[in-house]
Amino acid sequence: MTRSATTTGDRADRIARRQVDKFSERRRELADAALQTLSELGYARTSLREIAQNAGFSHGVLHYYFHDKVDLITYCVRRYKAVCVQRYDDVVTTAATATRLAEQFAVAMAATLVEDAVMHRLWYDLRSQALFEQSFRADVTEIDASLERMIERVVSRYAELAGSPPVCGTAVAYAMFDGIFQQALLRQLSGDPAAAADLRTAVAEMLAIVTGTSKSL
Amino acid sequence: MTRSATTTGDRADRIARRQVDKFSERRRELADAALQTLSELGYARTSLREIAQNAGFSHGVLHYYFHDKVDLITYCVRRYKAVCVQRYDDVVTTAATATRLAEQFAVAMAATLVEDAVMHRLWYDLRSQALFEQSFRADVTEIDASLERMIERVVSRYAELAGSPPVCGTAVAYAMFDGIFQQALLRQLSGDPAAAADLRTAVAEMLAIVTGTSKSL
DNA sequence: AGAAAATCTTGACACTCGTCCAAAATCGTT
DNA sequence: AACGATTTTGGACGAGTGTCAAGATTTTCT
Repeated sequence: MTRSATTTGDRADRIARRQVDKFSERRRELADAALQTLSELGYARTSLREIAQNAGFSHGVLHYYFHDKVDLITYCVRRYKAVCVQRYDDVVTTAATATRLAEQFAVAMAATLVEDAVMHRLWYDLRSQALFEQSFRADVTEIDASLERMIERVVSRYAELAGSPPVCGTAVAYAMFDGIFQQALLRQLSGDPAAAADLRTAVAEMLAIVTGTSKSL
Repeated sequence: MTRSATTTGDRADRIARRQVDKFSERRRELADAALQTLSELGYARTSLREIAQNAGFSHGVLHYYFHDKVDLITYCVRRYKAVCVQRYDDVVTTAATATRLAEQFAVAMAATLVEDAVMHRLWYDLRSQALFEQSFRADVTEIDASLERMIERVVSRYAELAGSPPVCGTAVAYAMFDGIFQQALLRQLSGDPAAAADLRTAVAEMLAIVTGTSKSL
């Protein structure tokens, strides 16, 4: 039944809405459990049964809330983005000097490298899957774009504070930060204790580099 | 039977050697077929039967030449490296000026982006798998290191020609180039016709950036 | 040519997978 | 309490997986 447009206080309307809410609430719950399992095992080794079990449900329930596996994974990727941008939104919105901004941003990246390592791992896994499975590409590209905007805000603010305009476009800047983060993640997950610290210094250096305010080695 | 150390002309020695050669030759052949299939389907969707079929053998033969699936994949990754460094070794060893070097290197990267897209796709897939499967990490890290050395040669040569030392370490430089290449690959495989051209300009710009010889935007 | 060693095929095994569905359980309303 | 709708269960299905071993085939050596 589609939602009535006549009266806002319509009873059937309230019921339908409540059902929709419950439905999508459980969808989110299951997707979060799926994200948890995916981040632990990776895309290639995660089964629907494993996800349902970790969520405390039987395996059949997933097809009640999701059309098929691709539908579930796609929803998970979108959910990941929500978590992701929220995490970065808390990071560095105000900083007095360029140096302080670089410092705080670098610390934040190093922190999420350690704390959310398995989630980032999942992101890179899914982005790789998008190279093969066309179904994922739209969502992956959208998340990439939102991360790029995040980098763009940081870089342009830094450039403003430093009084020196960026030497490259935001796409390139994002790709660069993404590259060093990915490298740091592999080191972190391999147990390299210096991974976070090295990322911190690399990020700070990089901000100087992309604004052309760095010193030669 | 282990190889005799007494006489170089030993007959049993010759036989053993020939057998070893044939054995490892077929191993390589099967691994190449596996690489072909892997690059098309990706790690998650490639089965041993599929590989064997594409190689023109029955599925049982793989366990004659490889201990198990991990053994095969690991061997494939190593093989990929051999192909990879060979490809890059042909690239830009001599260039008169910094500008020319940047130009040639950028063209070469853009070319391999188009021609060997599916192979690069496999590389990023396997590197992501290494984040989950510990068995792959050693090989992946080794390949990463060899690619880093390649970047290091290019950057340091460029810096020499430009008369301006690099503004960051080789690890960061490699991560940056890797990042933009990965981004370009996603665009290329998504059918973006401007992917290669944009990569070419980005690579050339980047060489200037890492040596601090670039102009502000 | 015949024996021995290698290579390869074939079928089977014990799983796991995604998907579907009928029945059971739970919930909300009357 | 009782009914209808929603939600959940758990089994079944067919397809596909990696692995293994026994037998057929081919190659190699004497």
